[in-house]
Amino acid sequence: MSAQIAALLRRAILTGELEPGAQLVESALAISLGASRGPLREAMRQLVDEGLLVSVPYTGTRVVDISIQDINDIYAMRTCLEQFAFQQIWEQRDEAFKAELLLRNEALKAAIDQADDVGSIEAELDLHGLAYELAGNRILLNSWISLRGHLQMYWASHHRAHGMRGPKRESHDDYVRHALGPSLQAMQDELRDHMRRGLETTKAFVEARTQTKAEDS
Amino acid sequence: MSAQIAALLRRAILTGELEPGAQLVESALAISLGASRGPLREAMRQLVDEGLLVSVPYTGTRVVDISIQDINDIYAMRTCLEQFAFQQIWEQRDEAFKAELLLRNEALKAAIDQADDVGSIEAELDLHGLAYELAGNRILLNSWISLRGHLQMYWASHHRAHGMRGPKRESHDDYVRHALGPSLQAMQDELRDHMRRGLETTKAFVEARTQTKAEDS
DNA sequence: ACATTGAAGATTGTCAACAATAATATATCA
DNA sequence: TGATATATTATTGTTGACAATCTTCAATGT
Repeated sequence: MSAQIAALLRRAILTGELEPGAQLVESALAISLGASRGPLREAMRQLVDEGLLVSVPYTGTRVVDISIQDINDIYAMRTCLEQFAFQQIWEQRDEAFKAELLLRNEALKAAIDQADDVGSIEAELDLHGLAYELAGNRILLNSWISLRGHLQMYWASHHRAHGMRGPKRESHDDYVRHALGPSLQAMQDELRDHMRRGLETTKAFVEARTQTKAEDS
Repeated sequence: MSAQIAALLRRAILTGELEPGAQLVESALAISLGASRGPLREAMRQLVDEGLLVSVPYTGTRVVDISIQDINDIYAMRTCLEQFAFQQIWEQRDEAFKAELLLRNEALKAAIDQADDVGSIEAELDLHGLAYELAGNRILLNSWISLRGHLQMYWASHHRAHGMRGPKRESHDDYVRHALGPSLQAMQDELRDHMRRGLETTKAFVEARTQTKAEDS
């Protein structure tokens, strides 16, 4: 039960259905989910530990509001960890890996073509996830899952609330090309640039938004 | 309450007082701690999410038993993350950093001189922790805290149960020397070698132990 | 002797009521 | 009118009892 609730809430948070800053009241939620407060509390505690919720004693628990500083940190970690992942898998890339990578890039393009923004975000993260999955390091994979969750939440909420656009159709062609190419160093460089571009895009949107907001008031 | 319980249990696990594989029965623990099962469950769930306990539904929750594969993964991640941390702080190393690093190395030697094995383990991890703390990346720091916990538990339990020796007195002199030196590349190389040596030492002990165990039976 | 079934015990999962705390609104006084 | 003390309300924290599930062990039949 508590695992199902956790999954349900996690999905609601990650898709932006529950917006950052929204408070989750135990009694109300428990009733609407048809469960008791016990399992619900357990699920919420788990999401707190995953960094998706933040709880202050006797006051309430809310969906975290990720700061631009956090986004900076996340991108720095992504660069580091994804470079590491490719370093680990580089020699063992086989036909199955190449096929899967191309498949996920096609899935990303398909989601974009359907104007499915939440799906595009998921597809992009799935594409990046392949390297982590194949590295065979459980701890590395867990770190990625955590980073992935925060990015997904951030993007989804900004998309929903402020019209942030999803990824572009060709955005990962270079990524895939280098990932299939012969030079690990070239891939490392591409990763560094790819992340830099991604970070700049996100930052630019946030800054433009805060400026608009300032003009409104 | 639940936070205090979590801290208590965490300490017991990390010092090896609760050995890997030991089962934690809720009803018994709750009584011995003078609390109810509710807060205890919450604390245990948190430790599960930290990777210190593992829980199987309707059956029980135990202290995790880390495999040699996990140790491999942890050392690979350590190398990657600590190289990243030094990369981040390299330009901003100041007198305070140098003083603190030397201080922690002295603390390590003091603990070794007093034959305080659990303290030596903590001191070694504290020494390594400085770079993570100064990098100013919360996500990086959280990753380190998690890795640190697993290492501490592994070493402490092996020390307690099987007489594994703590770190040597001069083991981190090179580490400190390069960390204070002029060349980032030299520090990166030292980190790689340092981790390689640490991993080999740990592996050698574990293998010798399993061999002894096999001869016994 | 061996496998299979069933019952007993131990352990976790769930629930609803109660207690403790923090936030808010209200009344009182300077 | 403004500030302060107080009462109210909303929300989380805690507890003990009960239900669901797994494990173990014994009984039974082949």
